[in-house]
Order: sequence, then structure tokens, then C-alpha cells
Amino acid sequence: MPELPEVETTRRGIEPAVASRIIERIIVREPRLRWRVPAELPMLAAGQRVQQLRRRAKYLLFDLERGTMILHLGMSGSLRVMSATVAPLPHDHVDIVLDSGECLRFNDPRRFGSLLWTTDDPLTHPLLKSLAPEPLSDEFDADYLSRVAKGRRVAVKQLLMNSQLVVGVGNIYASEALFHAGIRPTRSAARIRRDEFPALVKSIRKVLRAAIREGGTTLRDYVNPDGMPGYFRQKLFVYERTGEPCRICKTPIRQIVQGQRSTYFCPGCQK
DNA sequence: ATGGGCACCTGGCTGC
DNA sequence: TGCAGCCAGGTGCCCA
Repeated sequence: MPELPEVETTRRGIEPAVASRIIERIIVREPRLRWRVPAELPMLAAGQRVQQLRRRAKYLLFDLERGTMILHLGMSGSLRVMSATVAPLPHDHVDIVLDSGECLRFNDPRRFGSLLWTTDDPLTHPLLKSLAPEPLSDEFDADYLSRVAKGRRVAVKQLLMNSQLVVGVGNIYASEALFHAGIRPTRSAARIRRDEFPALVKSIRKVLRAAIREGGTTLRDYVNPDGMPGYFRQKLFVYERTGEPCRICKTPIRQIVQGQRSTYFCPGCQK
């Protein structure tokens, strides 16, 4: 599910509920996520005040007084803010109970999400230390992208989904960004011309920002912390529009498979 | 170093 | 109605 816009929407949605609150307790109903939730995490985190809630790539970082909780939503995860007294539903694996009486409830049917603990700088954690620059930061520019694409024979779509090179862009936004840049997803990264990188960078940033503005994209499971879907789905140009006419040139949108993931593009607009 | 394929999991949909 | 097969927003790991 969640790519950068959905994770950022989640961060913004839960921030008012968690900022400066004390974590009263953490209830782990199902520790078997992508990695087992450390048995000691509830004990370690309880009683600490939330100093800051950050996002790095698709990870949410809860900085506490003496350690950080690292949370990833995986494919089907979502976090909701609700009263701690509400009865849990299936797949409500974790509750982070706050001193306000509210809780953050983590629901994740497929259990590809994760919840980890570190006392070090979380950015040096093995899962985070090799992540590429944030796509909405100044560091991510045409020079950067052309440099990392140089000599890479992978398809440009797969390059965009390699978190060591570009973060936050998943299966939806990779297809969408390439559409807006007018670039075929199948082209080798090495074959992208120098003058195409500015448009590609611009498209990635534009798509991510626009999706954040709409509260993300809901295809199936994703809901924001208020339980509401994201509305960017209506603004998708190619994703899950197989056979439908391109919104620009009316050519039917095509679907192919790259790296075992569906890719969508317009044969008319993307060269 | 790079790239390809698999694995982890559940649920919803399709078609026989 | 039942069920097998396929697909889904991520990403670490193993292998060539």
C-alpha cells in the first residue's frame, strides 16, 4: 500500500495526537510482522514522552526520550487514531496507548509491516542507513538522478523503485511520474538522455506533492488516521487504467510486468 | 557491483 | 456454492 504520500499523510494525521504525549503502554496482539516485534519493546517505550515524529522514506520514526520506534506500514498497513477503549478488529496487531486516552492502532492484514526499536540514531539503523536522499529535498535533483542512473542497465521504472537510489516512490508513483515525464518505463536507465532528467525529477516531485495534497491514493486498504481514504486515485493518469483511453491523447493505456510488478503507461505519450 | 527472482502473508476477485 | 488460481500500495535476501 503505502508509498511516500500515504506515509506522510499518516505522519501528519497522527502528529497532533502523539506530539508531547506520554506513551502509557503498548499492546502487541500479534508480534509476527515482517520482523518479530521485539518482546521488550513495550516495556522499553512505556512511560516515555514523544519528542518528535519523523518520516524517512516510507518509515515513521517515533523519537522518544531514550530510544526510537521505527514503524513501516508494509503493503497493507495503516495507523489510526482512536479511543483506546474501542474493541480491536481482526488484524489490529498493535496499540500504542497514549496518556490522553487515545491510541494509535496499527492494522495490517498481510503483516509485511514492521515495528522495531533502537537506542542509536535511527538513521544509522541497518534498514535505514543505505536509503537514498528524500525526493522532496534539494539533494534530489537532475544531477543526482543522472549520476545514479549512469551505466545502470535496469529499466528506469525499476531504478525509481530502488530505495538505495530513490526513496518513497513505489509501484503507483513510479508509473505516474514516468507518464508525466513522457518516458517509457521499459527504457534502460543508462539510456535516459541528460536533458530528460530535469523533467523526470520534476515529475516525481510533482506527483508526490500532489498525492500528499490529496491525502494519498486509496486502492484497497489504505485509510488515513481518521479512517478516511486518500483521493489521489481520481488523479491517476495510468495506474490501474489498463485499456482506458489516455487522458491526454486517448491511446489505450497498456499494462506490462516488470520485476513481477504491474507497470502502466501510455504508448502515445511516453517515448 | 548489478540485476533477477523469491520470500514473507492475507483477502478479494475471477472463472470453472 | 466451492474452490483453485491470480493479484495486490514493500523490500530484504540469496544467487548468478
